[in-house]
Amino acid sequence: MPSQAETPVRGDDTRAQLIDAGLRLFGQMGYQAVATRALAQAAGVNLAAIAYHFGGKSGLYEAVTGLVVAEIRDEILPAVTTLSDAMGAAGADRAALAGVAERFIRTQVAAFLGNARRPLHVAFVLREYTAPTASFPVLYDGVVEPMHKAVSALAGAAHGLASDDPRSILTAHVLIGQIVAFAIARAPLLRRMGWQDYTPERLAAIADTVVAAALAVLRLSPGRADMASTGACP
Amino acid sequence: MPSQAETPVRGDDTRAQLIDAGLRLFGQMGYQAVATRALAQAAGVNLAAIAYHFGGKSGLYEAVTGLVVAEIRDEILPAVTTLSDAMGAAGADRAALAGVAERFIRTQVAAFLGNARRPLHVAFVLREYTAPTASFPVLYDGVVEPMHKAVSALAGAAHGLASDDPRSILTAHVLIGQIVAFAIARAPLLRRMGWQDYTPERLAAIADTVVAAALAVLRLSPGRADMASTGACP
DNA sequence: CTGTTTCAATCAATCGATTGACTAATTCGA
DNA sequence: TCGAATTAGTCAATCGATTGATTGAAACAG
Repeated sequence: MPSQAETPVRGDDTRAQLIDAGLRLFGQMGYQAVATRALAQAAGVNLAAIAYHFGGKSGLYEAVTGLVVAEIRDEILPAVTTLSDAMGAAGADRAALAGVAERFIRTQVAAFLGNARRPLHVAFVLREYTAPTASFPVLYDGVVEPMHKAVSALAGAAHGLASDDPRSILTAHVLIGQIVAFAIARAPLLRRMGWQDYTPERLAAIADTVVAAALAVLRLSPGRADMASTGACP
Repeated sequence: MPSQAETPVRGDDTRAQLIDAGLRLFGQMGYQAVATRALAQAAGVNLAAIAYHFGGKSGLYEAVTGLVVAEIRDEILPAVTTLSDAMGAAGADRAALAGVAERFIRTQVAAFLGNARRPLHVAFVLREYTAPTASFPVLYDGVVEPMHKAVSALAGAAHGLASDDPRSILTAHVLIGQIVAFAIARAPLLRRMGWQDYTPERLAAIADTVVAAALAVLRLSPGRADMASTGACP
């Protein structure tokens, strides 16, 4: 049982249930395709609770946006801070930088694919990419840009460029895309591999592949040889 | 004016207008969020034409799926066939393979980002990834798997693995993700770069970045040194 | 004439939002 | 301490508007 400052206000559970249902339904179906009745039923609350707690459907959507930003901030961005610190400590030591990069990539792969809740976040953010709403700036400023800037700094350090060099930013986009591809294109990959679901072993294989690819893009040598590379490096 | 085999059957224009409107609206809003009245208005045709030509909203959606498959088959898969042929010609020559890979990646980047119509296809397919419908197998069998298998063969050849080796498939997923990331995460990248839109110069910069990244992942040396790499390759 | 298209109208179903009644917890003055 | 008043929250019911679908008559073109 939680010990600190627990004030179970009565409506909090209803709010949380609605926001969670909103994350699932909005992310999968899109804003307009989700009926308020479906939200209420999925949350196990009464229809009127939406208007009461959030002022309406759009207010609930904004609340879901806030949850996505908060959860990603708590579970993704700490690793980003760690990356910045570790990069400073590594300095010009490329072997150390390789270790820093590998740990970061592996952490991010685990965070993006190992957490059962992350696909919901990814789907929600993806909707805002293809059909931006008023929530897009909130998501971008809250989570996308901090992440992107940190990876840009990594790419810049590895390639000997400034972190705001356009080439660093584009390389960061490539690196992030490599990871997110496994969260976005999950359905076709499962079919392609003949898998039913991601398992720890399969996630480890994905992580190995992504780490090897990221280090290659960054032109950093892996610490231990766990890649299946037979390609020559002249 | 087109010259060849033009048989402007009367209903064809209405059908085409509806399918095109469906591609735009379904891709941006999702199936359930699009009203038949919105489809008819966007297509500039009467509401009753949907039932007349497609039997209903779902029939129109299937027709849109067919259009997506057909257009991608015509504009993306030819390069896939070319890749297979060129790989056979390159054989074990890694320098030749590098040239083949670079040409393929550059072609795909141009095809995915240089065509104004492609974002519509990407958005539509993306919807089927996160919320699959009966159209998902059509898209997967028609365009996703052929593309994926070709890139898997490329990854396998570069890494000395079988094309159906899980590591080849996962690496192919990484390579495709590198390209598609610029089509999917277009909005945040534009904001990150301070761009308003993709221009030919910017697309060239993206292509250079993706080609460099892909060749690095494949452990192939670029034919000419146009990369910004300062990283050592021991 | 035949196939295509528009148009207005209508159907049952569902949409988001609102209402007033009801319950339960909290607050307050004496 | 007690009981009334207040507040927060939930509930079923209902509102007007819109949904996808369908119809039949009229207009259109080949």
